[in-house]
Amino acid sequence: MATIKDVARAAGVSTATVSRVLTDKGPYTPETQRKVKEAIEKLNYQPNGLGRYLRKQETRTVIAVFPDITNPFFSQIIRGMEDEASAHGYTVILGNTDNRSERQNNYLKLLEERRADGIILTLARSSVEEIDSIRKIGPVVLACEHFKEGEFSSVAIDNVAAAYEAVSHLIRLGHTHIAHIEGPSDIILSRDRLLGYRRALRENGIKEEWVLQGDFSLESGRSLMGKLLQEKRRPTALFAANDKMAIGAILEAKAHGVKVPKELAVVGFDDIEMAQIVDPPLTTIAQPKYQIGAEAMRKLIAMLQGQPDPVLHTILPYTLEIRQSCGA
Amino acid sequence: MATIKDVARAAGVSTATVSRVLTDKGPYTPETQRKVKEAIEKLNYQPNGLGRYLRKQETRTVIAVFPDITNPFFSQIIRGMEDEASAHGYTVILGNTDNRSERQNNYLKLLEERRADGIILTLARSSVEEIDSIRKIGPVVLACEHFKEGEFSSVAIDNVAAAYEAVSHLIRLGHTHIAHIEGPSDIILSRDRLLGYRRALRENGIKEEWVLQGDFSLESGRSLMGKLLQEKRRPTALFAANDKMAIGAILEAKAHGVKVPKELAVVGFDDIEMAQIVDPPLTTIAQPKYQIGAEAMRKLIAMLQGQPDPVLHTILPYTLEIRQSCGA
DNA sequence: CTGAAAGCGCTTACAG
DNA sequence: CTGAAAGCGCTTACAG
Repeated sequence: MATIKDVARAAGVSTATVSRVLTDKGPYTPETQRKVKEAIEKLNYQPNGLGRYLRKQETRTVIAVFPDITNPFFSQIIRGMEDEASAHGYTVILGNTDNRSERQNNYLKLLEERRADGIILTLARSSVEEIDSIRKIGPVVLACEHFKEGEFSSVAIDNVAAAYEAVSHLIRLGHTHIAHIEGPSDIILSRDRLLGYRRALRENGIKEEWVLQGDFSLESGRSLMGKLLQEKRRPTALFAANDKMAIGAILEAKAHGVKVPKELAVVGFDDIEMAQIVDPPLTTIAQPKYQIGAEAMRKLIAMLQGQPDPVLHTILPYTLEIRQSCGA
Repeated sequence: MATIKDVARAAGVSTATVSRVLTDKGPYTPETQRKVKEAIEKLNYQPNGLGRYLRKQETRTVIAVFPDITNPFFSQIIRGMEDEASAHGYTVILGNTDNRSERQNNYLKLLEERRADGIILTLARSSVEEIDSIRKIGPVVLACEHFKEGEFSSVAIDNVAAAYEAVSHLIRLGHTHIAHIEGPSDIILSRDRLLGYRRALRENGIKEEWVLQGDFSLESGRSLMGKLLQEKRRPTALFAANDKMAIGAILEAKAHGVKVPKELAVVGFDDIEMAQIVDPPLTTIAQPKYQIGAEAMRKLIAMLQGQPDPVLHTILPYTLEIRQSCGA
């Protein structure tokens, strides 16, 4: 690999001059520019980022970490992040933790090592103490959930209110036996959605009878529905903390001859593509995914540029998408 | 942020000694180690990766680039890559190109800047010249498709043979009017799957009547099926270059009252999760996804360590998953 | 407009 | 076992 020294030698100038041409600032004559560009061309030179960023003390790169990056729910979120980042000259690198905290730590380490300027976490799988220690590592923004117990910048819908609305929809349709399949309880938004479910039941004088814990996978929705079907008393409605588990539940119910929505009404959360494909199409909470991603990135970049957003928790609107999984 | 100098000062030693303790090699007394570790602890010191890797001339980081990272098809591939990488002490950062070549170039630039040691491309969207010039940038492995026109290391199934088998399955079931929805033709595996389709038709004396081009999205499968349904002559079977398009086609056909598989048999490619959820469940080609990812990473790391795999194109086995979308 | 020099934060031969 | 020094590849005040 050619270095800046090689280019300087080939162009007959100093490395300082090459650098000026390279960074396109500092004065130089057209003739100097020509010579340097020629040398760069000839040597097929590409500046070494490690040297450059070590000197500049910034990388113009940010990391976005996901628990399961291939969940199509994140598709538009990533798009929003990338569009916003590239508009400001930042590159996004993506991290996938597979729901494993050591993997999350791997990416946090990249930030600690200063190989990126900031980080966005979607669904921090962390205790209050852990999440607070993350803040000390560097600039962080939380996406898809709010962490209210600290000075933690975040962008998300109001998960409590959205869950409340989803369950209220079932109650309005006449249901009084409503089960909930929650997400892993070390994830903030799981707890928030459970909270919204409970609030809706309580305000309507409905007893909480079934709360089962899944892991957001289709398979867990399937097997937990299997369990519910074996009970003597069965729910007439189900609110699942995400679409995949809702869809798993529908498939399992149908496999057991239970009619959806006639014998079991189902509401999901996220509005992934599959929600429209399952039969019957799933009623669910839709989030402004693209905007969540873009907004989280905007907030992070604002922090990096020393002008942090005065709004700590950015709350975006959600909508209830009514399809056929709850009946008319 | 504390630097190695701060630690050296606090511990009353030289930076060289701190570095020795840090990298856990070079000799030092237990007492020295203790002092240094204490200082590191006290200052909450974390070595700067830019400095370290600039000096060491390697980053132990590799980039894996995907055209659409949230396509669930890539889920297991990523897992395979990450497991293999972390077994060798490498960190994987993921890139998403959204099918845009400038985005692909962004990630290639990270390699050029030496901020990563190597790169894996899945579905290179490149002409022969472009893809060859990529090789000059640094160590590259191609995953999910083979590029036969150059010295390009790759890991994939035999896409031609797999497509041939998928179409042969339809022919064995008695179909002679078989349409194909192909992928974007600048993607190698699209061309390979088209090739397999054509070979199967030719060897069975069947005329090629409908080849439409999609973009791998559900939506494109839907709209192209819509077009097919408006033709005077209609196919009795369809081979789509991926599952998403196959599923889109099924949904559209059903929406027009066409019975699947009775009036239209459909075969897809990839065996994504959705393939089992659509009604009827989709017959499709399954690839050893995890193994593709792990094998591609193994090959890349072997290159980085100066012991390149003597096998240029690693060909892995596929299977035809027979479900209900083609009838009995 | 240009170059020599310093320095970003590390690691590692070289001496002692 | 330890430190002083060189150097990885850049950029940028400082002089001229």
